[in-house]
Amino acid sequence: MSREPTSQEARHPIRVVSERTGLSPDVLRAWERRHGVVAPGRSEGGQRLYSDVDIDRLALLVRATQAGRSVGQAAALPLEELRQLVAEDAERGTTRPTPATDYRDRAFLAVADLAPERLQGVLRTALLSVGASGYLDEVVTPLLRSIGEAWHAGEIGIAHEHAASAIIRGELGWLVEVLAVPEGGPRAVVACLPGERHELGAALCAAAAAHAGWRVTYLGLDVPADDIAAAALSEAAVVVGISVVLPADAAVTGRDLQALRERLAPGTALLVGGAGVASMGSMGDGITLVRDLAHWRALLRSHAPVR
Amino acid sequence: MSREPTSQEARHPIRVVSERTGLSPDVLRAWERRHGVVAPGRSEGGQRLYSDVDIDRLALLVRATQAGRSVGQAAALPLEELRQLVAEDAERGTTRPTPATDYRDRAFLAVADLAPERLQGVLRTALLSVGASGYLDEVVTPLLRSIGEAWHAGEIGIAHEHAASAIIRGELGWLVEVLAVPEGGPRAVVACLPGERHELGAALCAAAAAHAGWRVTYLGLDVPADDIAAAALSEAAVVVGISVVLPADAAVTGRDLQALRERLAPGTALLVGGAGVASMGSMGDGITLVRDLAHWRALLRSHAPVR
DNA sequence: ATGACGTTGTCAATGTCATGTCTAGTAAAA
DNA sequence: TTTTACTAGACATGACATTGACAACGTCAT
Repeated sequence: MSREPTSQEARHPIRVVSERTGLSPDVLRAWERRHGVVAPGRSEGGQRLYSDVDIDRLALLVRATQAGRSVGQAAALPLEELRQLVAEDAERGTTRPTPATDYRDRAFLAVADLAPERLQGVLRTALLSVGASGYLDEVVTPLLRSIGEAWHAGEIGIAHEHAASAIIRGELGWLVEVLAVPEGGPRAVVACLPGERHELGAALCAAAAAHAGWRVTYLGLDVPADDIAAAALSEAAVVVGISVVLPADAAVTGRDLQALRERLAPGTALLVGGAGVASMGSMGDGITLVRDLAHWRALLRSHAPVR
Repeated sequence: MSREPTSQEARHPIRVVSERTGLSPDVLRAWERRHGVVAPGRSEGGQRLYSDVDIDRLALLVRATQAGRSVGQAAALPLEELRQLVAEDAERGTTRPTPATDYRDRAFLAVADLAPERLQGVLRTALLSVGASGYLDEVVTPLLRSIGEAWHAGEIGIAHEHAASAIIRGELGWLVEVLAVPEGGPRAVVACLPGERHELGAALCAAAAAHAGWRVTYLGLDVPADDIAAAALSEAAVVVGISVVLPADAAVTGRDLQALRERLAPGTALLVGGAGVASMGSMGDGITLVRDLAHWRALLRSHAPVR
């Protein structure tokens, strides 16, 4: 029995307890009133004074509620049983994988908040949690759609859209780079023609191809047909992918595609996809239309040389 | 007949059961309604309260359905027959080739062929295909075990083992780095004490912690207790993880652990794991033994500060 | 092959209960 | 005086229970 303040002694005001447990003072009082969770002492003026044991118990209750239990149920337990219950929940609780929709929502919030580094963190965690295919199909693709819709609806500004695009383009490029292993694999060239103002579709396709085991040369925006053809030739590409989403002039892009087709080797497949192709009517011979990402993957599979 | 909470006692709300079994609350209620799968008690308010036995039974039913059985068929069985049925199915179910096992086999072949760059490629593709948790649990961990066994059996030489270790260590370190997002998160320090000859367990833990959202300071092999304590202090670490697999001298390592415990702040948890801890007998106070990677994750979760 | 049928997971509508938050008025502390 | 904390109550929200329905799927007899 020393004069040291022991853990049983009541001396913390409600403000401190609130900060230490993360519970608002209102909740602390409500829990006490409704379930008698703790019985803090009182000062002469009638203010609550919590002991360390009280705080310990409250922290355990917070964990119990986070594990899915109701306060009312957990509050009835004595301290030791509560401690055991929380330990059990922590250990036996199935760490269910976070669904891709969660990441998509969090990523969109980061875009809306104009928080690029948070967006990057969310995207990277998403990639490493759900894997590349889920990442591309269920996170990045719907995120791009959401951003587009929110911009049209005026919910986010052009600055948000540009900042997000920069991050997403960087992440997709990084993914292509990371997947670039020295092992052999069929080669693909992915690019956009001059006049195109939307790069992310192409970056998405490049990433999908890289994940499918292709060695991808990603050229990005604004590449003249001649240069694409030259790259395809020097890389001995099996497939050339072109993304047409927002062409400045559909007719010009159409002629560019024809020119590209003529300059490519006959054995090289020319795949064209994106929202912009619908408005361009039918393509010429030797040009395959890509409907969506799944179609792109299927076409890649069918063009890959048998191993 | 103690007052201990027995496994028969009904005390788990539906939310917890859902977390543990992976079944949605809807399915839990539907199974109960249609087949009387379990008969949970009720709280005063009428909410379901499941016992541990109930959860056991539900978990078995999940496995039975995953093995192709229908719920209705399996639900009619008493607990013991059900357990036997699941065991038989698990026995006969010839390890379906999941993608993870495929990557593990290819990675092991790369090790046996002494092809480090191929190993790196396989590991990286595996990571991006199955996600970080599957990668750590179902690719890297069994791969390490296979390498150890093959080396003991003389199937591969020490050169193979060293080359593989270098690559794997690099990949795990890279994973920690990639997951290091600027967002706030609890901090952990992971290291090995002097005399330790096996680094990969620690690297694995570091990667798992990073994936769980921790900011990890990975110190690697051969760090004196003083320096670990200093790092923990300067980083304000909540958790310090030490891996003991192949200590040169178990007694020395034991003393180092005691010294480390004394130098750490009281609020900092010291978690020690690895194959080598079993040979060291019981630890002192304030040192928690980690059984395996799942346990490590559970302990991290329970030490994370409340949000 | 094809349609009827049972099974199964999911969802919607509705009511009840548990819980977090807010308001008002008062008292104590800074 | 200004801020913080207290009590008592109202309110909104979310989780859970119940009932009923629907679509997808496999099975089985025609």
